[in-house]
Amino acid sequence: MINARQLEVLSTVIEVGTTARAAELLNVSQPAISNMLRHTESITGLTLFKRDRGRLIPTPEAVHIANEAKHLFFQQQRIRTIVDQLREGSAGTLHIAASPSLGLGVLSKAMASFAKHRPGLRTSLELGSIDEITDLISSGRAELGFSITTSRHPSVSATPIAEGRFVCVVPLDHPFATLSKVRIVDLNSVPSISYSSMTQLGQLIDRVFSKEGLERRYACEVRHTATALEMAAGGVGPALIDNFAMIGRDDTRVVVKETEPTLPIRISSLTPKVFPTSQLASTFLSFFQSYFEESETG
Amino acid sequence: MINARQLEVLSTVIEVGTTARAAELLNVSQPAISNMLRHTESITGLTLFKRDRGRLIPTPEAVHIANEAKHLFFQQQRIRTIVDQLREGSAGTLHIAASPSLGLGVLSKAMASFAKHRPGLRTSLELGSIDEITDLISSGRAELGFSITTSRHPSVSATPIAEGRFVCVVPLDHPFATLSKVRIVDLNSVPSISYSSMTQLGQLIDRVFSKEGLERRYACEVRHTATALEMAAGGVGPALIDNFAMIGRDDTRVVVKETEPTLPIRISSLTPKVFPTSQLASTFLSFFQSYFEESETG
DNA sequence: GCGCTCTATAAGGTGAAGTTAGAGCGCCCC
DNA sequence: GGGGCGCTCTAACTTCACCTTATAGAGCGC
Repeated sequence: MINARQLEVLSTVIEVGTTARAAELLNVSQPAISNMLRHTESITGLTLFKRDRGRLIPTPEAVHIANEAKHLFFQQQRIRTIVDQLREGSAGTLHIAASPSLGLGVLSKAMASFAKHRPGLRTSLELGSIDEITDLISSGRAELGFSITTSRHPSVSATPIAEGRFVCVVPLDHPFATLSKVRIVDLNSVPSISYSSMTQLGQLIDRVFSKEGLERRYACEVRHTATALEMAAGGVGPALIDNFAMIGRDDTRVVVKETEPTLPIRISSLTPKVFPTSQLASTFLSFFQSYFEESETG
Repeated sequence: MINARQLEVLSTVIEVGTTARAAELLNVSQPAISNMLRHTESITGLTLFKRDRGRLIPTPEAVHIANEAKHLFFQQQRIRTIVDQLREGSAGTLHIAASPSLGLGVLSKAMASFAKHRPGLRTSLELGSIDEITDLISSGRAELGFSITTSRHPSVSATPIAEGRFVCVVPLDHPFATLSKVRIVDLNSVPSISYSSMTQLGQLIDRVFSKEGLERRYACEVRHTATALEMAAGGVGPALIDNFAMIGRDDTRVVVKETEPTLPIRISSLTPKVFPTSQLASTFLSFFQSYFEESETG
């Protein structure tokens, strides 16, 4: 069973012609080369060199083997560069799942920026509801998730990475467009866009209304804040969306208003409990956090 | 610098799930696997496994590396089969040069028979004059030559491998066809096919004539005995050719007569002095010799 | 709590691969 | 023809990657 080192020595000797020069190239002593060649001949059962007046002349067999060995060396080199790239995060595939409001805005920008300095890195971004995200992560199809709502799935762990708040987006020609702040309960007085009380976002807003003894009303029900933004931009009416949805997008079709009261929301990262997270994912997570902070302040 | 053994252990553990089963498969002890994994992690600088409640769960990086390693294993296996094939002569390329009389008959048959049991073996047969054969061998383009004349080139060594003789081939309707033997000097009395006095064959025949004080005459001059046979078969006249040219061919267009006197010729193998001959060539050489003997007797 | 399965650690053995030192051979050149 | 040069080979010793056995300890099912 010939091994890689033996092939390396064999090829080098054939290439440079003498054991002495091969030894120099491989940074070992000349006898090391000489012994290795003899040993290789004995285990392969082949005559690899003809000893002619103190010189080594490779046989056709040796040349043939050395030629074939090139493919092996290529694969060896390939593995090494892959290991190096994996260490510095410029190889591998980063599977991320996120809610549309993040994925369409700041997250996709962050991913693009992250990938820019990492040639060879493959990324995948799947958008979906919190249930879909949870499913992707718990099954191992995504290794990192981001959402403004959290999951209670036993094999997914969620950790808050940033604080945000609801903002109200208002079509340009809407009466609310001149207000400095929008009172949340006032949304009942105009046709607005909102979320089902079955969703976490809906429940969050519900609480403001119920505190005032009111019941929330809305003209248009959507599932994601990203959709809400689109509807608002289309002129349907005002909508409450997470401020993350606006980061990295300068949407001139709507005006953004702070709300009264302020409704804080949390962006969480989601990771699988059973599957280990890759170095790459961990690196991206911290990259995203600082990217996020910069985006907010800037 | 990760090595092949480390990749083998890594891949096996990922494949079978536990160090214990991997150890069993690789025929080593369990701690050997455990230590190897740790060592691999330390030299690559990557976390390859998540230790979770006493179990090992591979990270995406580890899986990625293991996948890439498959290509390396494939090349490794390839080299090993090539070495095995080279040892038993069923790989490599056998470059042979020969004179046409041998190459068109017994040699090509021998080569076919030799290659039959050696899948993967490539052969090449170049026909030419002794000068062309010599050139091919001394330059390394052929590693084995066969000829009925010998070369004096300093970097080509010739060793006789078989004895033969001239025979006279006669067209079926020729007057000589009824003789039991053909006297060589009688060839002067009919239009015959022969070789230039510049060639070794021509000089060999010349000697018979000059011993009788005669000068050889012929109607048709050819270079190779194979050509002479074709001309004779075409009805031009009788020709002296080496008996090797007839081995393995049952030519019904001519009759073969022994000559008076008998003119022995030698078939020699030619090998390069500077380039080593491959095991393959040596194997073929002895194969050819026994094949040859069998052909002669049979 | 017991037995089973798994991983990790400790301490020691072995052989492949490397070292230095030196001999021997062929070639070239004065 | 003798000395320098470049090459290969042998011998004896060192080193370390990889292996061993023995053992500990954690998690899990009954």
